[in-house]
Amino acid sequence: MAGKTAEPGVIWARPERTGRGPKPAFTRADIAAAAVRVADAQGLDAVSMRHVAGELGCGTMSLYNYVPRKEDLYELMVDAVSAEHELWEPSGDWRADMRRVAGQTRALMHRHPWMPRLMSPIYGFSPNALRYLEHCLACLDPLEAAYGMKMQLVGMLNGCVTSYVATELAAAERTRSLPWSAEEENAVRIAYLGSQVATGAYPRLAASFAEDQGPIDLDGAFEMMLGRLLDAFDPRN
Amino acid sequence: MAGKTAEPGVIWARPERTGRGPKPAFTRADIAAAAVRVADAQGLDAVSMRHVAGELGCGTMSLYNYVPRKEDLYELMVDAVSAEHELWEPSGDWRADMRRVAGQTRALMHRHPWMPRLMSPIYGFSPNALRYLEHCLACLDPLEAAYGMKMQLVGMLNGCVTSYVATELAAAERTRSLPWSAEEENAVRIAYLGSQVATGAYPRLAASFAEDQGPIDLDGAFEMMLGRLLDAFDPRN
DNA sequence: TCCTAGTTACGTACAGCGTACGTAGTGCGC
DNA sequence: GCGCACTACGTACGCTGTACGTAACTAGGA
Repeated sequence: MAGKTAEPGVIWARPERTGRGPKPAFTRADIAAAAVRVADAQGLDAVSMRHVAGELGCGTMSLYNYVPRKEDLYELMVDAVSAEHELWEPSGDWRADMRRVAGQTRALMHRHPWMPRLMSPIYGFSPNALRYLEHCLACLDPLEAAYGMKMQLVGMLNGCVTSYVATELAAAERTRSLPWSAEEENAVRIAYLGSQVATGAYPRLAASFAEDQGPIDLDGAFEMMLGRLLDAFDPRN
Repeated sequence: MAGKTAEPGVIWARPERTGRGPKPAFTRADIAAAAVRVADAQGLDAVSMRHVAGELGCGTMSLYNYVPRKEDLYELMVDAVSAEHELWEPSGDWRADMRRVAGQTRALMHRHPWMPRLMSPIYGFSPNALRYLEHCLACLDPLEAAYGMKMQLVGMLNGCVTSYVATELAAAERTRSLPWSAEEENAVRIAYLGSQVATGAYPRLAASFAEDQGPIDLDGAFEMMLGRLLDAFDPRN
C-alpha cells in the first residue's frame, strides 16, 4: 500500500510514533539535530532531504516517515534551536529581563545564522516556542498591562531583533557558497553605493554616510534599539 | 564563445545594456513587471526562470542576458514594487509622515504578499530603495537627531512593519498552492494550540487567549504599534 | 499461537529547478 | 565591409521535493 502522504496538520499535533511495527531508528530530536548540524556547517540551502538523510545515515525516503513535508523539517529545526533559550526565574525588573531575552535571541541567531530566514514566515507554535512565549509573559508580570499589549511587546521585540540580526548577518549569509568572497562582494556593493550617493541625488543619505566614520558599534546600537523599544511600553513615560 | 557567467556585483551597477549587437527585446522594467505578475498571480514559488521567460514569451536562457542570477531577479522585483511608494513633500510633522510611510508599506505588502519574504534577506540598495530612504530622511528633517539615529528609526520601522505584515499574511501565503484550504489549515492549528494551552502548562498564554474574545482589529493594532515605535524616538518623551 | 494489519525502511522514478555551455544570427564601430 | 560584441535560445547536467511500490518487521486480536 502507498504510505499516507501530505494532509493538513501541524507536525506537533501528530504523536512522535505509534506502537505498531518495527522500532523507529531515530527520534524527532535526532532528525532536528542532524538538520541543524547541516545548516550550521554548510548553510540553509544545503539542508535537503537527501543531505539530512545522509547525515543521519539512512535512505532519503525514510525521512518522510518522520517528517511529512520539508517545511516541517524547518519547523523541527527552529524548535530544536529554540530550546537553547535559557529560561530563568523572572527578576521582577521586566525591562532587564526583556533585555536579557533579546540578547539571548541575538546570540542564538549568531550561532545559527540561518534562523532569521526561517523565523519570519513560520511564526511557530512549537513546544519550545510556547515555552519561550510563556517565559516572556512571566517576565512581564510586573508590567501592568493587558496580555494583548504584552503579546504586542513580545512580537515587536522579536520582529525588531530578527530584522536587526538579519541585516547584521545579511552579507555573510548571502555570500555563503558563492564563488567569490564576502569581502569582494561587499567592496563592490560599497563602491556602487558610493557612486550613487556621489551623484548628489540623495543629499541626506550622503550626509548620513559622511556622518558616521568609525567602525559601527553593533552591540551598542542593538542595546540602544532595545532601550527605545522598551521605553515605548513603559507606563512611566 | 561561452557567455559571461556569474561574477561579484550588484545588478544595479552594470548598465542596463550596451550599444553593440541587436536591440534587446525587453527592458529591465519589462522583466521585473513579468516576474511581479507571476508572483502576484501564482505566488513567489511560481517565480522560476522558465516561468518568467514564458510570461515574457522568450526562451528560458534568454533571461540570463538581462539577469545574471535568479537572486537578481528578486532584487528587480523588490525594486519594481518599491516604485509604488508614493513620495510627497514632507509636511513638517515627522510623526504623521512616518505613519503615512508605514501605512503605504503595509498596503504595498498586502498588494504583493510575497514581499516580506524577499525583504528580510536583501536589505537592498536598489534605486527605488535609495529614493525611499532619502524620502524618509526628508520626512525626518524636523526631528532633531543625528542621521545615525534616524536610520535606526527607519530600520526599526521597516523591520516591525515587515514582521507585522508577515504574520498578518502568514497563513494565506503558507497555504498557497497547497492541496487544502487555508481555513482547514488554520482550524487544525487553532485546535492544536487550544489543546496545548488546555494542558495548563502555559497559564499566562491561556489567560491571554481567554482575554481577547472578539475579532482582532488588525488596523488598530498596527496603528498602535506605530505609535509606540514613534514614541520611542520622540525627544519630547 | 498464529494471523494480519499497520508500520518501517528504502529504491525507483518523475517533474521541475538553476544554470553552464555551445551555436547561430545580428548590427555597431572601425 | 570586416570583425567582434552582443543577442537569442536549445541542450544538458546535477540537484531538488516527493509520489509510489516493495519488502521486512512486529504488536494486537482471534
